Amino acid sequence: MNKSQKSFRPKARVPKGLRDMSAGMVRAEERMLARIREVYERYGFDPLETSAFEYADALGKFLPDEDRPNEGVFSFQDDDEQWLALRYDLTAPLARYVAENYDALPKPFRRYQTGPVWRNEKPGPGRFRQFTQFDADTVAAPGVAADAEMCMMGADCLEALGIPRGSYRIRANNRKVLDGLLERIGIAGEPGSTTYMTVLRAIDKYDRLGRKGVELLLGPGRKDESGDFTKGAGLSPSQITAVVDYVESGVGEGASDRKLVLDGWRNVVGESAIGREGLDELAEMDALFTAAGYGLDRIEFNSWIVRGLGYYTGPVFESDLLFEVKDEVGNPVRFGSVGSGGRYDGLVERFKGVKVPATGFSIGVSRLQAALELLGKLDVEDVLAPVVVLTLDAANMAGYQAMVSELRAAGIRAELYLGGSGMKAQLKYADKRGAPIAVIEGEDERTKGEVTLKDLILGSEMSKEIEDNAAWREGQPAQVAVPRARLVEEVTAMLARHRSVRGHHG
RNA sequence: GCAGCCGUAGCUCAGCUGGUUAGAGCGCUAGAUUGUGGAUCUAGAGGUCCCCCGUUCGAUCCGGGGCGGCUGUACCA
Repeated sequence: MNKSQKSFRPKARVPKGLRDMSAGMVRAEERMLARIREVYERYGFDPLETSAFEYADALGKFLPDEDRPNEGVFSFQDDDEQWLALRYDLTAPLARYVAENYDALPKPFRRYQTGPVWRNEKPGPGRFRQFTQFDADTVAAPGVAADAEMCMMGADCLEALGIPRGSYRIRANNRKVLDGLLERIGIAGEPGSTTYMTVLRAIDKYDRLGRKGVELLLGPGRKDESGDFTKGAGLSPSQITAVVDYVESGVGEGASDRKLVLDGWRNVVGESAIGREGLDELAEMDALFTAAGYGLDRIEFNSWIVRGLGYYTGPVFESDLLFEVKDEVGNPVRFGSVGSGGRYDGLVERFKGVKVPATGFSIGVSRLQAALELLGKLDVEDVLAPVVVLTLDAANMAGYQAMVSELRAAGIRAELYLGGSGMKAQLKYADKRGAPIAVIEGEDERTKGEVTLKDLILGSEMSKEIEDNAAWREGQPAQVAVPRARLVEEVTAMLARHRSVRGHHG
């Protein structure tokens, strides 16, 4: 036997940035998805599902390049040599779907979609290489009423998820205001140019780096605490001042009213036509928010919300949690926004050649879940574990099977102990499982036509007061012998008692 | 991608200024305590000391390279 063959063992490990989800996490996520879905449905969106991967050219300009074939997206070649890529969001597949089925769809077309997406990026807290998003989009809707709806629906979703009003904020802005500002202060470069994007991204970091950091990024560049240097946009001092003044006009005291913020921005955009247009759109959105009763405690206009992505063309928005999140060790964790969106009028155009205005909102379910988990606000474990029927006597498996079947037929979660260990281990198993009741039928019970029901929840309460082992065992805490024929009724009664003690359920 | 710190049991870590069989606590598996989850006691399993190369009589420890993790930063279409 070859030595290397003999000693080879694959290392059991989950790939970085991916994770396994235990029962509690799966249930928590499903609950979140159900609540979001309910809101989306109420707003009149219909479900759509598209596949997990697409032809790479349909997803965007991101064909694998030679140096780093998997940069950003995970991609691979089909047997006909065509490049496929795992979807990195749900918007690009939507654009493909709309373009492919354009004539058959009602317009506007409103759909929601959830599912995993994949990005080949460096993972971090609340940042994974596979994560779940939940999107709603309205396609072929030119007016900003569609954008305003997204903002309001985003607020509704967060509240439906149990985040209290005041603990989150939907922050909106308009790319056109930014365009107006840059036009006024004479920054050369079309939207999408390097300088334009560098300025945008610098503004985007105001939240994190403050005025000083943004000034450096707009000017010569910034060195971070690890000594790494980030190249700046190279603006002149007066340009920098203009940009930073604008950014600070939308925060703090000045942001006390959406209308006041817009008034302040009139000077920012000056005579710029595109800037004026942006402000008019925001004013229209404000009117809609106000009419629908969405005040500043839910939606605000915010100058440093610009979104780093190139494809947004109008209103942009994101949702942020306002409370501080700390990790297990107590260090503050910086989560990005838990939802974001905006208007992308050019995405379908890539396929159709005609402009199809669209806007959408995407909730980062995985990130939100990670944040709520660290906050201890993720309600896990309200699913009752099964009743466990112990199998003490291999010759009587049929009898045990009959009990489990009766319990299941009565709608009670129940399982046979299927391991190979003795009674003590079986109870330990039931305990670890969180089982409310263990059903015990040994020889003694069988001859008497009884079963013993052990109330594991009550027993665990009692054990806190018993130190002595003899007393603990002799007392046979919280168990009762009942006639075998009354198994289902007695178990049902015991479960009902648990429910009333626990007080909540439903 | 760039920079800093870090890699010893499932987890949290100790240890060795380079020397035979690498340890603890918790966890896990079992035994004792009448056929009973907690507690207590006993035993057992579990390690290529991240990997490779070099220095050395000898490397978990020293040097180089790699890989992985964390943090910051960048990127996030």
